[in-house]
Amino acid sequence: MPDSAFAGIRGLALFAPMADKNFTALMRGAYVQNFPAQIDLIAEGDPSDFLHVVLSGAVDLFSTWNGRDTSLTTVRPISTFILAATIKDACYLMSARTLEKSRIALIPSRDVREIFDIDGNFARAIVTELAQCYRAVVRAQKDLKLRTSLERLANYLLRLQRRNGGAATFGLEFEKRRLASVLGMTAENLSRAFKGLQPYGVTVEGSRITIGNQADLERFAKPNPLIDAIPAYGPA
Amino acid sequence: MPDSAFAGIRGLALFAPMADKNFTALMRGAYVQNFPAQIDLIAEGDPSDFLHVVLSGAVDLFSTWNGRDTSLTTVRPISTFILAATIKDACYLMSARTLEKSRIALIPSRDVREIFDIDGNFARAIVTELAQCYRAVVRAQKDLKLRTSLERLANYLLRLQRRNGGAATFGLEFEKRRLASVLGMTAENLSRAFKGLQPYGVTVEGSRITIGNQADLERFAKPNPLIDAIPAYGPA
DNA sequence: CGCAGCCTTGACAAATGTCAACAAACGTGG
DNA sequence: CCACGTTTGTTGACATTTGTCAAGGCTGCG
Repeated sequence: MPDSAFAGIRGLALFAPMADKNFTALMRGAYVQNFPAQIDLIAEGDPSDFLHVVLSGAVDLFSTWNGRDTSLTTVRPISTFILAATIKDACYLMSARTLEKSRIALIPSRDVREIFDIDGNFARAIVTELAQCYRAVVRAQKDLKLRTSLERLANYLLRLQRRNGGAATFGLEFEKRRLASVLGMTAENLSRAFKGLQPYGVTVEGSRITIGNQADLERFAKPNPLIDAIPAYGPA
Repeated sequence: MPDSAFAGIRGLALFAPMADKNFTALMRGAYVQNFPAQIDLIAEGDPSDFLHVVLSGAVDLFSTWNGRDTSLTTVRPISTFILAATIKDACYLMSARTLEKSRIALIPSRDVREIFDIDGNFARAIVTELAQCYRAVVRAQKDLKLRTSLERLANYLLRLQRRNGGAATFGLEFEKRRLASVLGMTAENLSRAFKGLQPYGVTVEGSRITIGNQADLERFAKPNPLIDAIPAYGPA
């Protein structure tokens, strides 16, 4: 287990404040693994044996019911996922699969809970992380319930633009099919939604998006900080 | 400030594990207030000055955007709400209003954060609470994205039935208009959805629901523990 | 070149929202 | 206790949104 692999983890807000001794203990049972793209990491309903930390690549959190499935969020480096299940010693509510070739650290859930019980700093860091995750899901919920799919797409593009530094042209972060699922619509609908944004100055060439008229698009999208806040890291 | 008013609070999983001294300190700045029905308690976007604890009555958490509004959840005694905002010292993401005459304890957020920093037991209790809230929202999100409104209603009725002890007949917990909003549909649609469940043995008389054919309804609803778990207390 | 995967398009169907009218339930004041 | 007005729920007709299915285009790669 190369220590260097854990350096990135130690730097995370989640692990930075904890005592050295406890971090070392946590890492003793942990290991880092490389996965190719499109690999199932966990299945919803399974017991949460490991806290996962995405070191590089990207992971899709999704869920299935009655033959349908939906992407709930994407986890990007460096952040953790299924923290809540780990803490509660409960089963996963979401499945996870790699979107790209990914490097992932696996920390035994039992160890996390153990250290959590004895290290107050770690416990406090977990609170902060969980509160952030909670607020991210609440925002997503508001997005879903208060907006039409066209409005969701428009606001998504504005958020993505901001994350990319604000330039008028930028690229989508993943396949349109998955984007559609994240936004809560079908792929066909997303195609039409893109065309539906043309009147507001949005042009699409493959995965390249250009916002030709910022003011027009914003007037339509009506972005709101209470829904569209930029997450510090990807929500987990 | 009657100590008796705080007895119920002390018994909450959130406050039970903390040191007496710290609990006393927390309650020093707290106060309990009675509110009539339909009173706005907080507005989304406001800074989170107080952690709220519903002692009796019921509180609706809702949100508004662009002239639309939606109920996200209902908080019932005894539980807290806006814990995440309090911890992160961030603004509220949801508004809150009383549904009925309610008794609510208000604990200064600054005190909560202060005690949180020095009492590891309290910090751990908060983690557990937040993890539960997080999982509740994730479940709600899956419900929304994976099910049609008819399926959501069917599963909601099954959950409500279970919470009421499993009898075939039981009452709705609030107005149909609000139920519709919680389920993510319009009031008119809810009316039709109730009729749409008649073929599966559901009858409605005012707010009285009867599930005439349990097996039939469950075959249609396909309830799933990863979406429809019964919250220990109401989600907050 | 030709297959495979992703995206788009069109025609259509189903789900959901909107508006208007009405009915039923409730609370209040006479 | 009744009459009234307000609120809540229901219904019908219709518009909009969204999903489904099938076909075809584009692209990348063997």
